[in-house]
Amino acid sequence: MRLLESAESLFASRGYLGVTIRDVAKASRSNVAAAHYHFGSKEGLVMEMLRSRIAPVNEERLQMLADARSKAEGKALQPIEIFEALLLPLGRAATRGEGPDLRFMQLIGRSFTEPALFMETVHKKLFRELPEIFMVELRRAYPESNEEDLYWNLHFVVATMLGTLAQHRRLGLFTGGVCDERDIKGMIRRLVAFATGGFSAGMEGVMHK
Amino acid sequence: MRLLESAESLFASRGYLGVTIRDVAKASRSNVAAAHYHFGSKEGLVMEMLRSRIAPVNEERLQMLADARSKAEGKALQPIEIFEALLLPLGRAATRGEGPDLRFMQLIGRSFTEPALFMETVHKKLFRELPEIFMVELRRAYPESNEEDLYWNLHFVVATMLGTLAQHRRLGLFTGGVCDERDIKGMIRRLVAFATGGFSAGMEGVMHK
DNA sequence: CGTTTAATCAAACAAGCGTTTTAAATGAGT
DNA sequence: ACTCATTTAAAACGCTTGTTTGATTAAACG
Repeated sequence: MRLLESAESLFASRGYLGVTIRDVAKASRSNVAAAHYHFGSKEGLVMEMLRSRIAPVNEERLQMLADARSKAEGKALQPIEIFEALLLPLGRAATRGEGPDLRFMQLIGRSFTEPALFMETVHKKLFRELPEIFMVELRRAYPESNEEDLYWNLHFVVATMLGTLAQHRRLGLFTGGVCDERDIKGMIRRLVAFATGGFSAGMEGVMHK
Repeated sequence: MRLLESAESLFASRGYLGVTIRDVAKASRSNVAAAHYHFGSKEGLVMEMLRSRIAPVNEERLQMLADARSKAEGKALQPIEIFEALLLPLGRAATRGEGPDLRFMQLIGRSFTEPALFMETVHKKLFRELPEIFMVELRRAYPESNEEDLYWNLHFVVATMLGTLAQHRRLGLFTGGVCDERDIKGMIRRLVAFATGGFSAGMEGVMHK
């Protein structure tokens, strides 16, 4: 459906209120009535677009976690394995086509910073079970830690991931061209190292305080 | 000016396009013409509001960096000192009043994720010199590192900070009430530990690859 | 006090918004 | 060839938007 593709591209760069269904219709060489016919409303169009892009990534995250767990044969996972399950599927989704899909990363970041009320509904549907599943693995990896420390630092990991996606388009300007924003694989590799190191430092740093 | 306070509160929670100057006027018990009389346009109002809130934080960041540098007597700063200069002023600005100012943190996060075009202008004005000043200190702290690694990991630190601010309002829901979002001082302390650990792990992790 | 400048307010303006209506085109099954 | 459900297209409908206008009040000053 061409409407969904245009909606993705426009929403990623301009946000929900910054895009009109007339924009989407024009970009997909369609018309405003078609959007309402197929999706019922502007909200319906954006919800379906987000679901179709985000759900596969979350399924792959769960699959990676399941694979690692079955390979670990009952032992606790390494923190880096847990965070790779969170982050690598993002990189794969953004490098599936021929060129790097910077738009996709902007889309994920945007979906978390969008102030529109109905986005809360989208998140409850798409990310309902995910945090708790990751917490199960983190509890096993840090058996003597308390819940609060684990939650705070997982929160920081997620914030790092989302902030990186949201700020990605500024990377070139911010670094004066030193860092290449099209190198998504390199970015994800660095991000895994940063997140794992931050998490472990956060878990240790709090203890002797 | 009551208009600026109402604009801050509304912009923080709804974003630029989500707020009308009629909303701002009504919240400040004023009217739409007054906003145009004093600020020229909706953009002018939001720009002035952002400048008046962000500029003091950046001045304090530079002051903290200068203090640390003069105390170091020519030696390189510790990474944690550099990141404290970046993060502690945020916490102070959000705990100046009696209660924790969650709105202020939302505002900073929002200002970086807002898709409106004129926000680029705001950023160029308010954050022009800041990245390079922090890079100077990081180069001295990691003298044998290359520019690309330093930039990437500073980018992650900034992304962590902004992502944390932007996601802050979800903390309670995300953690099922385990983490207290009103504990800003605790959050900043944890954030410093996470960012410092992530940066150092990122700088090491890349080397033997 | 009188005059000038600054600030406030209600009303109006043109443009753009999401949505609905109505009608025409399309296409598979008989 | 005809039927009927699906899809596309254009136009219109309320409503809200940022901005401007013109008139009225408040403040400042010699």
